[in-house]
Amino acid sequence: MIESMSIGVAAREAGVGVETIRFYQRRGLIDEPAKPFRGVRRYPPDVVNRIRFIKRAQVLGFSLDEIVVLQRLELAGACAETRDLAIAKLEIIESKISDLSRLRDSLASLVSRCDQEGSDAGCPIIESLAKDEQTQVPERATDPPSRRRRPTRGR
Amino acid sequence: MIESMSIGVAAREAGVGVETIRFYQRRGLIDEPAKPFRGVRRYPPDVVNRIRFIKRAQVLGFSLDEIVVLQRLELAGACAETRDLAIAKLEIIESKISDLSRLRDSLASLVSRCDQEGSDAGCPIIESLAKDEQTQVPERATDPPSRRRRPTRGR
DNA sequence: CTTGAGCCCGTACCGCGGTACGGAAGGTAA
DNA sequence: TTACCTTCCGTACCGCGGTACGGGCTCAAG
Repeated sequence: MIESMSIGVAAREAGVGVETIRFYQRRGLIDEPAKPFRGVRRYPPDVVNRIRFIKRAQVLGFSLDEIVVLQRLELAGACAETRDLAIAKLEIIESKISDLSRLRDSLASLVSRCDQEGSDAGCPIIESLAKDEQTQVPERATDPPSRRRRPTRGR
Repeated sequence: MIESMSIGVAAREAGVGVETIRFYQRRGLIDEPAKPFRGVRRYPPDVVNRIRFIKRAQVLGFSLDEIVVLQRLELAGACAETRDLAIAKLEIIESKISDLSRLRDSLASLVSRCDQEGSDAGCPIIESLAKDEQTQVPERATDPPSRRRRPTRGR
């Protein structure tokens, strides 16, 4: 039976790089085994499951910081809080989808204006960028904490 | 009539920071006026339109590098190429939307399993992260050039 | 015992789109 | 003239999720 493995074997098993494991340790996502007084660190087989947990959570859209929280919730068996976190993430994803849908519509309408242009003046796309038309996208309100444009410059 | 302005005035007019203008100059998005032998640089009023062009293109999802291309296409009056660029961007946006939609569905189904759990074992969300279930998201195939996982480590 | 693969550790770097800072030179109003 | 504000310029830093590197140490096979 496998009792412990080196970092390289653990990385191979989990499908990540050695550097990634060390990075996760620094970030507090994985426990770093104590280093024996002479020799190299040995990892329990469970570290592979820990890494897979992280990777699956990432696929669902969670950041590394959020995954630390998820791990604490797992230990605590806190299902309600986990569900809250998932719902918050769901809302962010939904607002991203609607931002992108607006973008798609704006861009698609520019392209179609390009297709049916009446052999008149210049390119509709470039003109809408150069002039201030009505076709503007409603400006996304979410996601980046929106500290855009002059956050009081002056120490 | 306004013949030229300082960088600070130009920034204020365009709604960006002075540093942003200098950054755009370094990136080749804006021409840097020659510096007089004694004195500070003066900007033509058109620089404000250039910045607004950049900002509008960003809102449509173009990166700064792509905006440089857009500017060249504007000069060349190359409508067909501009349209191609817009269509490429449109496709990227659409694939992002479908990635995120799959994410939303996975997450929503986990949350709803959470809601109707039959008072049995642990949290469905955490279990699906800990074990390898079928609920996995199909793994996005686009966007990041996907150089994930071991790009031949070895110089 | 020697060789070479693998580990340890700190630090720097990637892309992206800027922001922040520090010191010196220039500009402007009282 | 004095004070204060801009500008100039280079460089460093932000978040995010890692990747890369260099020099030294350890370990296992031959």
